[in-house]
Amino acid sequence: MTVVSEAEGLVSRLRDQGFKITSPRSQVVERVASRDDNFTAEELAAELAPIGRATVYRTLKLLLDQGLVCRVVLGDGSVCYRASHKAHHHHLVCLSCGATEDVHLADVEAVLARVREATEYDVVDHRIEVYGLCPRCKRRGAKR
Amino acid sequence: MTVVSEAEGLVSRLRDQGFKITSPRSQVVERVASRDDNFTAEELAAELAPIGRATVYRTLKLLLDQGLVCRVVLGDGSVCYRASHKAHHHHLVCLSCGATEDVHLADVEAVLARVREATEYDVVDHRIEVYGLCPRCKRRGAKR
DNA sequence: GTCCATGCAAAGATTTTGCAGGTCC
DNA sequence: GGACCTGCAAAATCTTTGCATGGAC
Repeated sequence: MTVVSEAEGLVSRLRDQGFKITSPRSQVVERVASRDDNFTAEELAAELAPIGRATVYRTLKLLLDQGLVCRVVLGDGSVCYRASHKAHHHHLVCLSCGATEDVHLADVEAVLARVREATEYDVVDHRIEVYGLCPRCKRRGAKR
Repeated sequence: MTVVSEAEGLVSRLRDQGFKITSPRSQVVERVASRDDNFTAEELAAELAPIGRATVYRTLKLLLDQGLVCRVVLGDGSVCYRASHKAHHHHLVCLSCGATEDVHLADVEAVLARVREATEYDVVDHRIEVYGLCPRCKRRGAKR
């Protein structure tokens, strides 16, 4: 089994799409891939300080369009980003510390099938965020 | 059967919570209740023009905290608001025109039960947005 | 060499905050 | 009358854009 770093894979996909691989771009990808938690555009820009804010925002949008990162809606309704490891997945979000993790949900198709039956909509996609307390916060006795 | 306007109901609930009912506040509530589509804070502020922006934002946040309005995440990830007609519900969002409607989803509990089984999280809430084309856009042959 | 990407700084968009004055109860 | 609310304007965020320069291919 060949082990390819997450970042390398993302870079290849960008190259395949005809995007140029510049140093700032690689650094953004590297950083995004190395974080397995969620982050805001501003945080990312701060961490990659020498790189211009605009470049970070532009690259983030590029990755989003390519489906290489996804947005997460936190419990308070604010939005942040996260590397997208799978084609389609959902998020489990901790209401206390804001940690997120990907989760696979079984039986979602059954729910969507009901929507198709009950409405006139042509259903093509969906987003599900499940909120709760992560094991650590639960143990700490955190509330919300 | 007594018919009580939507707005009256919301105002009562605010009063019951000990909030003062001022003229600007009623106007915001009135406006929110009268729209059955989604809107942004900025749109609302513009429509209620003589009322200060800050007041609109503050009132909106108040209504959100009280669960009288809810946030909707559109297909492009942007967030807007909508009167919350039911205690708990989900949204059906049109990818083409951005219209939204409330939808009841059956069997969601089964999906959540699986999450509880499969993770260590203490699951307490969830958000589901279903994306598609509304009947009108579908008929128009709109794509996305 | 060509075209795309970058960086900067400025503009734009959105939301929050301090404070003086006004209003509800 | 007291506490809360409002409006204004300024500030704080967050994000996008124009343009000249630089780098990938």
